Amino acid sequence: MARKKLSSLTDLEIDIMNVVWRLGRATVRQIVESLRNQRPLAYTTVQTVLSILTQKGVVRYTREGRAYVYTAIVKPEGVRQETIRAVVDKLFAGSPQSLVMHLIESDALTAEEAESLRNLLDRMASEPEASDD
Amino acid sequence: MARKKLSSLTDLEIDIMNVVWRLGRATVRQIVESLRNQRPLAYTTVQTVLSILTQKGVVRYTREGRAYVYTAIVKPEGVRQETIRAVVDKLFAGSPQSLVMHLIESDALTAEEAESLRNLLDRMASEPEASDD
DNA sequence: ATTTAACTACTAAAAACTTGGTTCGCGGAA
DNA sequence: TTCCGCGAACCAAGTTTTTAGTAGTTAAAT
Repeated sequence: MARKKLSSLTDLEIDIMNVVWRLGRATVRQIVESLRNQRPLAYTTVQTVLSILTQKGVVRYTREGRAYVYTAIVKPEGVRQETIRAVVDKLFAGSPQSLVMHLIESDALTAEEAESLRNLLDRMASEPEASDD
Repeated sequence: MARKKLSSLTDLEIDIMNVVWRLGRATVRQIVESLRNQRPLAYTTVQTVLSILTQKGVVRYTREGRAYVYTAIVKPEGVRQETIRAVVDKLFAGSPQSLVMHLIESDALTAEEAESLRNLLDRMASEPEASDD
C-alpha cells in the first residue's frame, strides 16, 4: 500500500538517499559512517528513516547475512525532477526559465559555468532532438 | 528567541507568502479568499500560519481599523535564493550548473525558452555587469 | 554451548507543521 | 443601548519529521 505519493522526501531522507545512491548498496552501519561528519546520527535513527523510506517505496532491502542491505528503487533523477518541479511551481510561477534566469542574475553561476552553459545551449540549438535516453 | 533560522518556509507558508507578495498588503480575510480555489483554508488556519510567519520574521502587521494588515519583510528573491541553494546543495552536488543541465535534458525547458536563455547568456557575455533591475 | 557483538523490531517522544474550534472584544446597526 | 458580526487571541488536536532507547534475535567466536 503506497503510503502517499512517491518521493517528496524530507531533508534527512534526502541525506540518506544520497548515500544510498552513491554507494549503490548500503547497510545502516555504512550510512551512519558516511554521514558521521556531515550529520552525526544514531544507528537507530538511520534505521527508522530507512524503514520510512521503505514504506514510501524509494528503497528496498535484501537480507545479507545478519544485515539488511539497502538499495534505491527510485533514481536520483526522478527525485530531482519532482523536487525541482515543486520549487518551480511554488516559487517561480511554474516557469523553469525564470528559475534559470534567477540563477544567472543572482550570480549563483560562475563566469565559467555560464560560459559552458551557453555552449551547451548553442549545441542544443544546432542539434534539435536528442531523446536517445 | 528566534524560533529557528529565518526562512526555510514550509509549503503552506509559501502559499501564503505568495499572496502577501502579490498583494503587497493583505488581511487574513484577503488571503483566505485568494487561496480559496487553490487551497481552501479556515480563517483561523491562515491566522495561525501568519503568526508563525511573524515569529519567523518574514512578515509584519499593522493594525488598520479592527483588522491586521500584513506585509512582507523578506523579499521573494531572498526566499527563492535560499530555496534554490538548498536544493542545489542537496540534490545537485552544489552545482547550479548541473541543475540547469538537468532542466534542459529533462525537457523542462521548451526550445524557445532555451533559445531566449541562450540570448540572455550571450548578452551577459558581452556586457559584464548589468544591474539594471 | 555459552557468550557476545551486531543488527533488527518495537516503542517513544519532542518539535514542527497543519488544521481549525471557541472565546472575547470592539465597532457599527437597530 | 443592546445586539450582531467581524476579527484577534487563545487553545486543541492530529500528522509528520527527527531523534533515539530498549528488547530481542542471530551469527560468530571461544
